[in-house]
Amino acid sequence: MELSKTEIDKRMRSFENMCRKLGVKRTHQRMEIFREVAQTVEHPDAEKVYRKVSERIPTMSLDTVYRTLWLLKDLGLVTTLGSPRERTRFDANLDHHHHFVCVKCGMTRDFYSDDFDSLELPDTLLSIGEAVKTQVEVKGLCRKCAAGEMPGEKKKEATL
Amino acid sequence: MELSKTEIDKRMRSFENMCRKLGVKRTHQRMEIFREVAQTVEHPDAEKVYRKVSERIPTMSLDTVYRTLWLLKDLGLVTTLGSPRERTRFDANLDHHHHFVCVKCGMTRDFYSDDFDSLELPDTLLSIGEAVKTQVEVKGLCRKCAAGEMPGEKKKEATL
DNA sequence: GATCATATTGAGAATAATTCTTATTTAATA
DNA sequence: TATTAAATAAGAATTATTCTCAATATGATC
Repeated sequence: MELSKTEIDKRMRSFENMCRKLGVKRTHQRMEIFREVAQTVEHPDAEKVYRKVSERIPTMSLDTVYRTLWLLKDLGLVTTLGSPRERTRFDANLDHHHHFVCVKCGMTRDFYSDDFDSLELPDTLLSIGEAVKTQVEVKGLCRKCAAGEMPGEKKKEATL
Repeated sequence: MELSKTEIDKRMRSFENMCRKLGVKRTHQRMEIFREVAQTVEHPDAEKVYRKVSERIPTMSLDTVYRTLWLLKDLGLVTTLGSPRERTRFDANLDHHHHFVCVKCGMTRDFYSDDFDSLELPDTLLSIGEAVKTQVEVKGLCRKCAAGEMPGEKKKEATL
């Protein structure tokens, strides 16, 4: 949404290179599905990607969207997020970041924090396991919901 | 699992008080379902709670487990966690804490960190929304998985 | 302690997200 | 351009969770 063309292009090239390197076919469907995730900051779910891409490729099937998105995840080009009972959401931002999630409408946005990134993990974790990735999730109310408006999608119950 | 009897008792009393206060019936089923979640650090899912409680109450239905767990959540006595495509997991630890999740077997444990708790949120968040709760999720490998053993449950694909 | 009104339960059917199956099509390569 | 393995579309299948409704149990009252 507020992504620069250069960033989107960079992501598209990264995808094409990865396909060539691994012998994965660059089909029309895959390109458009990846583009859809790569060009937004909204962390869309498969259904949403399907609706958008269907406008351009009317024969698109939802299953292909799912298979492609999981493929992209295997390739390391997207990550997944979301809670149980929700649709899986996809994120093409590969920089280390954190998430803000609105407990009312589900809006999710990335944010960055050097402070969070540089924190040491507590020693108690050593007895539990080896950390690989640390991510902060901030739950709260997005500006629209806080202002009392009722944005498009809503959730059955807030997951705080 | 490594929970003190006093802590478990405290949780049970908290549950009973909440029921009285809100006019919620304290049925045999509810008591045992809550006890099951309250006495473990494992964050079980509904299915697991169902299996354990069924040993004591063989006529228990899975639906009652679900309904009770969501009720407990409404009462503020448990929180939920987990990822999409997974069963919802339940947590009776009401102290502010963070989670370690094993990406291989799904093992989840609470941990505490004053450092994390005292961190300021970045200003960029102000334009996104109002924070209510901040929780850190550390993904990695639990000791067993890191050691190459293959614990009971495993996941289809690691969610990093 | 018995009675009553209502909340709760159990069983099985219903939903929703996601995945599988299979016949058909297509990208990459010879 | 022909070949072939990989990818797609469509619809059936799966899995976690929820709904429906008749039967039962709780808590309040007598």
